[in-house]
Amino acid sequence: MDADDVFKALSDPTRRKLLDLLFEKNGQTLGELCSNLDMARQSATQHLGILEAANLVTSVRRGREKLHFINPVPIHEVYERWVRKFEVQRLSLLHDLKKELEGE
Amino acid sequence: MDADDVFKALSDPTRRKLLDLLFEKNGQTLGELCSNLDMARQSATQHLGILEAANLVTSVRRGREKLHFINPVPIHEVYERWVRKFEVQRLSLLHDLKKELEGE
DNA sequence: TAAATATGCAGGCAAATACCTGCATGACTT
DNA sequence: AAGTCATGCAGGTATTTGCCTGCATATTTA
Repeated sequence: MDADDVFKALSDPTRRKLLDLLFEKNGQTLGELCSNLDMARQSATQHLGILEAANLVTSVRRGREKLHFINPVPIHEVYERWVRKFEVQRLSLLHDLKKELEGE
Repeated sequence: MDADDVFKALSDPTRRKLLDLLFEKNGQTLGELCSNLDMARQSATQHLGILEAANLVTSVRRGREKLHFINPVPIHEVYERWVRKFEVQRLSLLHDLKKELEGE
């Protein structure tokens, strides 16, 4: 897992929208996804390429179509490495901050 | 919460390292944090500025020093909005993918 | 086989990013 | 007050990003 690629992929609203669209209906084609975006097909292709490079989406060709599926594994790994530990310590981190803001 | 700012902030290895450093010892000064990075102080300042803009870090001035604290709230919100739903559906999303790769 | 459909590939451009150097300010110390 | 230490601010540059247009290829349909 490359955290850089995953976070960069998630840092763009178009790409998050693509994930939401696939979450609603997994396995959509490029054209299907494009019809929900307000940009040229080629731009959407680039976004999907970035999602694929980050392994957040896997695509399969079927005839002249390209189907896209969410791969939940990298999100899980990001959660394990970068989110969970802050969640676990959440209250004590907030406590540090609060104490300092109160003037110790 | 602005997901763009949070994910962009997390998409740089230097900034993730800063969060790790603060996780080890909360409330460090700029100079203290810099001594663990391999770049000019001014560059580190910019990274900390981005973390602050994303609300992942809050700073407090004390005399001539600036102390930095982790704010766990945005990470929690990102988890709730962008991670948890994929976690919950994780196995069924993987199932979609596996089925397609097997040729349906 | 010709036309229509779905996608791929190349290149171009404006804006954002990540680094830097140089200088300024504000706060402790002696 | 003078010197030192911690940080702030301005600007410059190479690279990356996100969008586009134009053309090429591959697959289905008529």
